[in-house]
Amino acid sequence: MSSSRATLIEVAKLAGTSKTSVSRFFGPERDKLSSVLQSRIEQAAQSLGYQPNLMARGLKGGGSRLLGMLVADIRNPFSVAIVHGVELAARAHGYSLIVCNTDNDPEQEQKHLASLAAYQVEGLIINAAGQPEPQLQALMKGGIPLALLDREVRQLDAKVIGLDNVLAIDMALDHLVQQGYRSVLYVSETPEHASARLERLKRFNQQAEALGLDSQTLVLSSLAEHSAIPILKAFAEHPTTVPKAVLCANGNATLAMVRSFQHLGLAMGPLGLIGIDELDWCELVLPGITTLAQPTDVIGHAAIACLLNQFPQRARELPVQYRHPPTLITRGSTTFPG
Amino acid sequence: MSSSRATLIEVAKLAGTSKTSVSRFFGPERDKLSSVLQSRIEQAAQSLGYQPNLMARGLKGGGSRLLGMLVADIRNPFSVAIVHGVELAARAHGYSLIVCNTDNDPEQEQKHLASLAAYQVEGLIINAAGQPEPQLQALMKGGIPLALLDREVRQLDAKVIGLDNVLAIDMALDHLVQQGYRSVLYVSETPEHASARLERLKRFNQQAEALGLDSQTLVLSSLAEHSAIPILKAFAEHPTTVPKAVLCANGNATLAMVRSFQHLGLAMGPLGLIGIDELDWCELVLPGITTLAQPTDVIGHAAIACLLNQFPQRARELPVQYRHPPTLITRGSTTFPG
DNA sequence: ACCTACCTTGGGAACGTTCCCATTTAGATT
DNA sequence: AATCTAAATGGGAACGTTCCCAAGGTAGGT
Repeated sequence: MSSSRATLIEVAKLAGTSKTSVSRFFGPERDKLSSVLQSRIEQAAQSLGYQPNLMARGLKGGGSRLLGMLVADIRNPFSVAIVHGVELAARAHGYSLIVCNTDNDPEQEQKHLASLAAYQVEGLIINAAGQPEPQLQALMKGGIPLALLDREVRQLDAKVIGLDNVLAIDMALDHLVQQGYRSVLYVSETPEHASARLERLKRFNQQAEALGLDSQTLVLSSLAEHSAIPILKAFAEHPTTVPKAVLCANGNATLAMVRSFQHLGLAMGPLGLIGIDELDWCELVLPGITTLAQPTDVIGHAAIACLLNQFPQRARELPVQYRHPPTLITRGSTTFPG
Repeated sequence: MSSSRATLIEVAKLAGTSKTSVSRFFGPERDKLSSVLQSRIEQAAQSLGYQPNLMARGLKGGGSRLLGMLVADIRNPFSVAIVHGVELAARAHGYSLIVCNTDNDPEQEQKHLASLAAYQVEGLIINAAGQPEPQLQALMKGGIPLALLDREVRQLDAKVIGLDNVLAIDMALDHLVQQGYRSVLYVSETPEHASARLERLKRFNQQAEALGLDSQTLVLSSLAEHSAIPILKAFAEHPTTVPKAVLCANGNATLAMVRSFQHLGLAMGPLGLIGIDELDWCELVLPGITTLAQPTDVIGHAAIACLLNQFPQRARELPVQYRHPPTLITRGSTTFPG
């Protein structure tokens, strides 16, 4: 017995059959074998502790059973939740996932894309950091299914899966209006490289006007984190008779705003606060932060389904929903006193 | 020009040389080639957009350049921070990382381990959920380097990398004592399957006694989340003259305790609170939660170094530190008024 | 009894790479 | 000038699998 892993041929020899039959046993053609042979192979494989070598399988057109995923920021809890959903779904369909984190760096993104291609992934789920259109175009031409997560890539004909941004903004504004707020400050990270941010911002401007709200926007720059504080201060102190609220476009914006609220000693509620993305701590920061939670598992599942539908051999289409509705979680931060 | 990916042979043909030379160009023997040939190959590869097929390479003993990582709970922000650190280090050494999440389920763990083996990973970083000793034993015998993260596996002769648990508990208790607290409730998730939890608990009992503290422990069960509340209540209301504090063994325990504090209307500070693991929101929950931050990037780096040192061909040893000291971040939750 | 058809099984090539070894060429030493 | 050594290059086998096609066997229909 060698210390190294057993191969197909060794199993075949032990079972007194050919490598082809053993190969069939581990593939989708198992039932073409007689039950006698099946059990002989099963026993031999068991006793050798045989495990198919997926590298070899990947080489000879059998498919690598690998999916690649590119995440812009793995330290964002929301991204992690999505990764978790995608992994669950991938596993359920017999695929493994290579997760690569780009830290929002287009250069890293290029490198990761190259190495994922080198691993012959059968599909790619991409939460783009930059606009890697040329590489993705090439991969698509090579027949690799793609699904974009949350952010579209210009000029690229691939589906985008994510939150229903229009609905999310509408729900947030409806809730604020219903709670009595009439003036809203919209806070977002820089929208340039993320289409979801752009969609939300655009809809905010549009809908705030339609509802006749007093509106203002604040774009956070990661470079000058503290530049947000004077703007929030000005917004909070601006003399007006109507109740005011802050709407945060994602979890990071919410985090930055809560820090700013505390820095300025502002109370949540009197000055409203609502954020897209539900995070662990939103219920802990008193009086609790109202959020719109994204259905992360569902989104992950949809991304995999979208990929699977693009496989040529697949017979029936799995249903895929591209835009997903959030869930409103109401807490104290959007209760105007009195 | 085919739509499929270019191969070594096509590059060789275009460059007017042999596949061996092209192979050398992309391997570690590049400088054995004359500079003329090198530039010819470089140009040919460029123009065909050639990318080595890592599956084929992995097959013929060239190494898959893949590392596998098993994470017990990917939704724990601390785990993610470690993954991030490991990924950074892996990438820096030219390896890619397959991250598998076991959701603390030993059965999932077995499956993932099998599939990582099938992908011919060259090394494994394992944050164990159960005690997968037999499989790991087999992998080690097969020559696959292992590094354990945070949790040891019984009977397995592999290095464990993680926090210096003894030091962490000592630092926490020293800080509490220094702040005037004399009675401590230690809160941990169930320590059965995680050696780090066990080490911390053991050291707590030992050191609390050495320091002459009034001590008590509370083991959280994920099944009965609310069972913690009456115990905390009893601890808080127990009549005594000395200041009391709660020490949380990890981020999850801290989260549960903060929820319980709020549920019971307890103020942090008068009843002290300190936790191991630094999280985004610890500064946001007023008056701020004192924590011991783990050096996650450093730990990730150490894990990779540990792996690399086990590769047979490697000449010099990289220095590896197995136990890492935390950093104390002092906030209001451990300030006793007056 | 024979042909046809199907079901089961096995042999061989191919996938794209790396590695071993053989060959060529050039430079150095006697 | 002849030989030796080292460097540069190429040819072929091997890695473990899947897929194509062929071969043998068993039935069913004529």
